[in-house]
Amino acid sequence: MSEKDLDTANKIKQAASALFLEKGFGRTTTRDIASAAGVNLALVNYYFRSKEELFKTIMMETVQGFIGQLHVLMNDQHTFEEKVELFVSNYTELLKKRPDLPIFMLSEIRNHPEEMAERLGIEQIIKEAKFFQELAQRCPDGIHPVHLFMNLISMTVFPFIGKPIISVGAGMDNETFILMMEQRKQLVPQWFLSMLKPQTEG
Amino acid sequence: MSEKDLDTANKIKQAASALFLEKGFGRTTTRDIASAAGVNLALVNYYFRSKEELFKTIMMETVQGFIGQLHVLMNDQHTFEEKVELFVSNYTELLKKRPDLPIFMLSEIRNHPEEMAERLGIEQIIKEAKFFQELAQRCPDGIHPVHLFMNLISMTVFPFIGKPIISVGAGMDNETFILMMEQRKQLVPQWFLSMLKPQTEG
DNA sequence: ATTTGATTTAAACAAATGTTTAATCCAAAT
DNA sequence: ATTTGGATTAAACATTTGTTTAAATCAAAT
Repeated sequence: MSEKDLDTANKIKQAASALFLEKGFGRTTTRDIASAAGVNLALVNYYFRSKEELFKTIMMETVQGFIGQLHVLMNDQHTFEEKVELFVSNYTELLKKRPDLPIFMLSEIRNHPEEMAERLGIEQIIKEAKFFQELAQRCPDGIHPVHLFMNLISMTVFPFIGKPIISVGAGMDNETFILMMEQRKQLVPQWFLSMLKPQTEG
Repeated sequence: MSEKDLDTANKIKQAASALFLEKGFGRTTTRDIASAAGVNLALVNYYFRSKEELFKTIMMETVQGFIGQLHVLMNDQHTFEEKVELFVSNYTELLKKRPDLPIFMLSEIRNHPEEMAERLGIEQIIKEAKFFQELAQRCPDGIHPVHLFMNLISMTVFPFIGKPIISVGAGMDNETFILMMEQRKQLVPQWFLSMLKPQTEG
């Protein structure tokens, strides 16, 4: 259904995206891509100038979409607490569907760090976001707001990245893992918000 | 100094390790490796049967060492609070020196998930660790200890993984980033331990 | 019906790459 | 001094892989 009515360029992009995600750039061949897309090999270079260019296109759109969610979320009409909950649950849902996304993005991003950052304009997105102003206000003295933002991202995203080690180490099956991620939709915001309360020094 | 007195096999392993870490398996060529090690191309296949085998060897030793630290740490004679602090500061120091390690391990681990896990015996290491027994005892009702362990790893490791995005997004240079990681040696244990205290619901 | 231009195909090309071979070197043992 | 066996080298081999070419196909416009 949804594959057949795509035009050729999109069939290639979709197939390539899946393969890049699964095996990375270096281990994916143009013949793999053409085969998976069900199109002639030459069409990969016909529609996208090269494998590298195809990769850049896909990477850009992927990261764009990933950050885009953030942009909207951070500026809309919810309370601070709601924003936190939405952040965690939105990204948890996304990562449940596409658990390979973070590693793919982060592992390949190092090859074009400055270029990537510039094109995406992450700096503006983050600095202009209301969420950060609100976070900075509520932040305990002496603790940089970025610390807390790191914690929020870390606790939300890392379990998916570390799943192969953690879940095996803890001896849990996939079902149990997903269940825990569901629990974390509530737990992570609680932990995060408690970090904003003045600590009882120990 | 330290490079010249290595025997050939170790020169190859060391060079290959750096290259795999930097560019991944697919983008690293055997000629790159031989050249970086300063040895003849054929010696790569002479000492290690193939590029794949060389990779597996390096990967296994790397992960082994990474987990090994954990094993010692988790069972020695420190108090629970000390173990937490040691966990964070040890891995922070390690990641300051080798920030590419987590992505390398995690991105390539998916290709051999079951085999990897079995050989490492992560399951035993984790389950037998005193740290986990202590953690389970102190864990608030209804919250699985693995949740909290995830948080500890996440807050310690993820900032290094996400550095390319986070530090650019926040507009900070490398020096500032390292400074923050130093701060986190104290902060992460505080946050982590506060998660063990009964929450004031709200 | 013809033309036009984009799309698709099979085939080939050129370079890169993992691997092997056969000869050479070299140090230790006899 | 000779021998022996591992270590090293230059060269070649066989595939793989990204890319290109030139012909064929097809749909829309004239």
